[in-house]
Order: sequence, then structure tokens, then C-alpha cells
Amino acid sequence: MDRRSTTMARRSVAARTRPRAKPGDPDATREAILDAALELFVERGFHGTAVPLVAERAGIAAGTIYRHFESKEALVNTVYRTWKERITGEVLRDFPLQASARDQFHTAWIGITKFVAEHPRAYAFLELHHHAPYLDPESRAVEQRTYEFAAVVIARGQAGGAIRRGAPPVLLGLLHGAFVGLVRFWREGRVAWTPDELALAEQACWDLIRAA
Amino acid sequence: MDRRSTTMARRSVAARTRPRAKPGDPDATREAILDAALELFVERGFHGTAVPLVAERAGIAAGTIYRHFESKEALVNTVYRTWKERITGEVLRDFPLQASARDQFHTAWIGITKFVAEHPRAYAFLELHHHAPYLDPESRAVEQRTYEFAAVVIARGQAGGAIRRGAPPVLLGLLHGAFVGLVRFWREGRVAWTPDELALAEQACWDLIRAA
Amino acid sequence: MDRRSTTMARRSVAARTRPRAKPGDPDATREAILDAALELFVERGFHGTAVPLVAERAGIAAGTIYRHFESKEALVNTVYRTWKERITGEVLRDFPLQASARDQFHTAWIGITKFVAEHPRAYAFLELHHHAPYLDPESRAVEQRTYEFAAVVIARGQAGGAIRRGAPPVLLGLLHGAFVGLVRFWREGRVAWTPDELALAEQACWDLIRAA
Amino acid sequence: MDRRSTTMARRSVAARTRPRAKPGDPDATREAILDAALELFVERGFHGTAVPLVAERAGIAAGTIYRHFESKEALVNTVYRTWKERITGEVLRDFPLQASARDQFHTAWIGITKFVAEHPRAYAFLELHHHAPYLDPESRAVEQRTYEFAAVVIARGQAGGAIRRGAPPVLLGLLHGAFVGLVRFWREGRVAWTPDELALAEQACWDLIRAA
DNA sequence: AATGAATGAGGCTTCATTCAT
DNA sequence: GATGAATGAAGCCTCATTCAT
Repeated sequence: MDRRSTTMARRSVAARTRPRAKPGDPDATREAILDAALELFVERGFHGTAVPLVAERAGIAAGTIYRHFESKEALVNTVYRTWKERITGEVLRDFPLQASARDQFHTAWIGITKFVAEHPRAYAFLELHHHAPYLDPESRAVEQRTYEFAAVVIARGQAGGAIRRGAPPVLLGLLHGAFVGLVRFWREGRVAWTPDELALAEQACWDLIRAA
Repeated sequence: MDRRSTTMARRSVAARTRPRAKPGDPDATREAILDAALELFVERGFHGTAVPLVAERAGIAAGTIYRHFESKEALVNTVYRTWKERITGEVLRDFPLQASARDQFHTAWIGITKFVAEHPRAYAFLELHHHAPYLDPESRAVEQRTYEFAAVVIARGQAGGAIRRGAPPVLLGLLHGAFVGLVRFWREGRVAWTPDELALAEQACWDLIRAA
Repeated sequence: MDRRSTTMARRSVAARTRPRAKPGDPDATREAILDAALELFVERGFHGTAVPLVAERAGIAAGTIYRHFESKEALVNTVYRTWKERITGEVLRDFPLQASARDQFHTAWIGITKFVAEHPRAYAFLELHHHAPYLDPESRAVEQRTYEFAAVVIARGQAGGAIRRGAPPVLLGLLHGAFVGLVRFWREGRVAWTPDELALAEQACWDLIRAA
Repeated sequence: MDRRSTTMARRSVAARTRPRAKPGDPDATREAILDAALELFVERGFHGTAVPLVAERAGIAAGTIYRHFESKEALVNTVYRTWKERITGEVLRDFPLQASARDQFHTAWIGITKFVAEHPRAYAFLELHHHAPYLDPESRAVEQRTYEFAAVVIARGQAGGAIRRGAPPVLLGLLHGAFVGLVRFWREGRVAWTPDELALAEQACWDLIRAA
């Protein structure tokens, strides 16, 4: 009845490759569903993705999804929170609260670009579902916390004279949007995700917000 | 199936009063449908908008929509192309091909912000449906043409030394994304759409792409 | 666009025979649905009756039901109220409020037995759905009003000395139950619905409640 | 598949404590299932009760039910027959075949009211599932045997002059229905189950069938 | 051209039943 | 015997589309 250690090992391997078939292990099934949902919601949008299609891509039966998630909405929200918390965690872990604004910016830039490179679909998902009407209050709270943290960092950079004056939300909207635009063009194949391009983009984005 | 020039002319009048007119005039009916569709696709998304609902908001019968558009997809695509061409036209009309990069930038900035202020829903629609899976090749071509023009302008700015070096698509992605991010935050009520904020944003965006 | 009079005539004939096919007339469609639902809910119960089955018996497509009723629950409730109001109206129209208790009893008996003979399925439906959990407050209110009227009549009969002492609800429960039991046995083919049997039953029921 | 006598004996003990015991004893498991099913079928109806829910209330796993019952239908039928036989047995045990009709009536009345008081849910179950479409022929046969015995007793009462003339099924339908109506009103909270009310009801029911 | 009732495929979800452990 | 995750048929309902008027 308990083969957790074995199956966990097996799952983590499977997860790193592709969606996969029915292992009979609840955790693996759950992961397969989350992976399939992530992909499909990115490819076709929430309403454009039929639940049975998610099941098919996950290699399970349609009904099985409802043993793991209460509803399609609960599923998107879980995907959303899982990845939003993950990216936030990865970027903010070891965030240099005492460093200069430029160093903080660099740290965040590296963290986010790394995440995008490793989990491009997850980043696309988060961006596409930003403020989607089917996100529940808890998901919005996660969103909001990230936003508030960023606004505070910006405000402190302004206080220190390193970041240009102006309402932090304006700068944040521009900065976040610029990065999203870059990623989007990369996904569309219009730009490459090379160190050179990224260095250029980083400098440009810093110039976007830095004080003159 | 399209009679853009005629209907567009009349449209601007209809739009300024009310949509959902049903005078028995085919062009007016068509416009009412396009207006209703624009509103609803923004409010509820493509999949969330039922065709009979569009008809109701347009003040006509459900079946009538199919006398003007082949399908729901044809309808979104027409809305998309209509507005994409319109914003492109408005921004590029009188575009100062001979002016300095900074002046060109300013002209474009004024044009786009004006469009956003006057047609916020249309801009939201275009942004929300960017690369949607139900957009057809022709709609994508319209997108592509805009993109190519912008890339050329950037490249010329680089050649003249006014715009920072780097692949034009990177700069374009950042710039376009920054603007979209600003508008999005404005729509979400996080920033105001005042001259001050816009001036700040314009300068920041110029710094994003200008040469050092 | 208005063929109301013609179609109404056609419908009332059809209604008297059997459920029927799609006439294209909304009222007739609605009636066909109500008739089919009445039959099936009696034969198989509410939860045992699939909506598409109702549609099939009504000779229409499944989706059509939802143009006439918001939900399956709304459908049962409409069937319930329609017939409950009808039987109440038929029995209470010309109810002799000033007559003796025995005459009142006889009047009600005749009215109800007539209704049962004419609309046996409707009576079965009402009895089977008495207090069903999916009946909405309005349906329950209809139920309640009938009950209260009967209780008052009983109480007045007791006041006049014609009806045996005791809590009116007890007598009402017994009396109503006895009649329902009689109808049930008739439906099951155990007793005949002949004047002789009915006269016997009427006398027995009167003896059930009359004063010694 | 049935081991009625063994399990029934043990059952009365289990029922008096709590259902949902799961001692690893097959008979106890079976009893727990039957108890849980009885409760739930009364509370939520046959179609409204999910098999896994029965399992949960019985304190066992869903699959286990199918080691004891072939199907959900087999389960209801077993519940039905178990209790139908039990009430019949309790009422007819020591039935005074030689006594007067009035005494026989009284004996039956006491037996049934006692059963209702002790097993209200079981009585509700039997009444609610009378002639349900998912009862199988054997269940109907059990019903039929009870009915036939009662008809014979009535006929003998008529032969002795104590019971009014008329087709026994008519009297039986009325009598049984009256009692059911009483119980139903009691369950709905409209009448109390007190000695006074019961005495009144007994006399009324006797007057329903007794000769003038 | 317009209407709007009707259609029926397809979407989300439930649940009776199976089966590997 | 028991488990409980998985199954997939079937249920309720929506909605893009058609067609008789």
C-alpha cells in the first residue's frame, strides 16, 4: 500500500520528460494532469481546452481528473498557484535585500530568465492567465503579494536615487510588460534566447527604470 | 464578404451614438454586430461569448449574424482585422518618415495613446486576442505587416545612431510589451491615464530603446 | 408570424391523443414536453428519467427542452404546479361552502374521482412527487394551501358535529392516504374503477372521518 | 449470496449500537452496508445515493460493497426484502387466526405501529420504494404474499359479518393507504405519534372497514 | 433580408463498477 | 477478503448553426 519512495522516484523522472500514462500512483497521476493542463491551457486557452482532452494528454480517463481536482476551475487555479509560487520562490529565494538597486535588478533578471528558460510553458501560462476571471481569490492573493513586493523594491530604489521618479505601478507595468513582450517574441520565434540578446535586454530594461 | 471602406465610414458615426441599431440597413446591421462582438469578446472572451448573445446586444436575431459572417470565427477575425488595420492606419497616417528617431517615437506614442484613450475596448481586444488560436492566417498577416514596419523603423533609428544596438525584434518586443503592460495596469486600475503618467512612461520607453 | 389560433386548435387535439412531434409552434412544443415529462416521471421517477428521454418522447431534440425550461428541476416544478393547480381548481370550483359536511365530502369525492379517471397519470404524478426534495418553495406553497383549505373544512365539520373529534391533520392524513391507496391499487390493477367500487369506497371513507 | 438468518440475528445487536462497524467480520460488514444503505436511500433516494457514499457511511471501501452485493440494484432489493420480510414476520408472528376480526385488527395495528415506532426509517424505506421500477420480481413477490394474506383475512372478516361488504382489495387499499398517509404526515411533522392520536386513528381505521 | 425556434454535437461532471495490489 | 484509484458510460446543459417562415 505504500510504495511512495519508489513511485516518487519514478515520477520525478517521468515529469522531466513528457506527460505520461497511468501509473496507478495518485501522486504521479496528479502530476500528469497538472502537466497536461499546463500545456493545453497555453496552447488553447482555458475555455478552448476540453477536460477530456487534458485527460487524454495525461494518459488517463476523463473521470480521473475529478478524483484529483474538484472542477476544471480548481484545476487551473492549482496550476496557477503551483507555478506562481514556484517562480516567486525561485526568484525571491536569496533576494539581496541589502544590495544596490542595480544588483537587485540583476538578481531578479537572472532568476526570471532562468525560470523562463527552464519552464517556458509555465511562464507562458502565468502570463496568459494573469487576472483571468476564473482565478479564485486565493490565486489573486498570490498574484497580489508578488506585485506588492515588487512595488516596495521599486519604491526603495527610488528612495535611494537609483530608480527614476514616478508612480511605482507605472514603472512596474512597463518593466513587467517589457519582459513579457520579450518572452512572447521569443516564443513566437522572433528573437533568440541567447546570452547576448539577454544582456542587451537586461540593459535596456534597466535603462527603462533607472534614474537618469 | 467585406465592404470595409463603406461601412467603416458610417461606422464611426454609429459608434459615437449607440451600437445595437437595427434600421434594416445591412451596413448598419453589420456594424452593430461588430460593435457588440467587440464589447462582448472583451468582457467575456471568445469562448465565453455566445453568438445569440452578440445578436441580442446588437439588437437583431441570432440567425441574422450568419447573413453577415460565415461563422463565429469569421466574426472574431473580422473584428480583429478591422481594428488592427484601423490602429495601424491611425498611427501610421502622417508618420514622419524623415523625422528624427525621437520625433518618430513621439509621433507613434501620441498616436497609440490617443487610440487607447479613444478606443480602450478595441485596444484591449487586440491585445487579448494577440496570437489567439482561432485567428486565421490573414489576421496574422495583418499583425505581421505592422510588425515588419516597426522593425524597419527601429533598424533605421539604429543606423542613425539614435537607437541602441541589438536585434530590432528584441527592442520591439520590449517596447511593445512595455506599452501593453502599462495599458494593462491602467485597465486593472493600478495606474492612472493622466498626462503626467504618460509623459513619464514615454520618457522611460524612449530610454528603453535609445542609444546611451 | 402569428398563427396562434390555428396552432392552438391543432394542439388541443393533439394533446388529447398522445405526445407528438415538432410542430415549430412554441406552445405546442412546450405542451409536448410537459406531457412527455408527466408520463416519464410517473413511470421512472425524477432521477430515473433522463432529459434526452423526455425529449425523445416529446418528439423533439434534447436541447429544445432548455428553450422552454431552465432546468430539469424547473420542468418538474412546472408539471407539478400545472396539475396541482388544475386539480385544486376543478375540485374547489363550486365547492359548497354552506352545505353539510356530508355533502361537501360527496362533492369533493366526485370531483377528485372524476379527475383521477380523466387524468390518471397526472394524479399519480402529484402523489408520487408529494414533498419531493426538488420541489421549489412555490410548489410547496401550492401544496400547503390545498392542505390548509382541507384542514379548515374538516375543522368546521367537527365544529358542526358531523366529523369525528381529533386533530384535523390526523383525519386528513388518513383520509388522503386512503384515497391514494385506493388509486394506487387501481393503477396496479388490483381494483376496478367502477361506480360500485367507488360508492363503496366513498362510504368507507366517510365512515373513516364521520362522527359516530 | 444471502445468509439472512445468521446475519439477521446479529444485526439486531449491531443496529442497536451503531452501524458502520468494520471488524473484519463479513457478516458485520454486510450489516453495516445494509444499515448505511437503508439510511441513505431514505435520506436521498435510490438515484441520489452514490455507492461510494454508502461505503463511506458503512466505514468500508467502495469496492468492498461488490464483494457482498452484485450491484446497486441487488443492494436495494436486499434492503427491501430484508425489511419487508421483517415487518411481515413481526406483525404476523402470533397473529390470532382464531380471534375476532376486531381483535385481529387490533393485533395488526399494534404490531405495525410498534414497528413504525422502532424502525421509522425502515418503514419509510418500504413505503418510498413501493413499486419502484428497480425492484426485481422476487421483491415484488414478497410484496404480493403480504398482500394476499391480508386479503384473505379481510375476506374472512367479511364472511363473519364483522367487516363491510365489498371487494377486499378496495378495503385493503383504503386501509393500507390510510395508515401510510398517517405515517407520512407524522414524518412531515404534521401529526404527533402519541397514544391519543394512535387510538383515534385506530378507531377511524376500523370504522373504515367494519360493517355498519 | 430577417427571424427565432429548433437542432444536436460537445462540454463539464458524476458515479456504478472494475481490478491491480 | 479488502482496498481505493481508475474507468468510461451517461447525465445535464450550452451554444454554434440551420432553416422554415
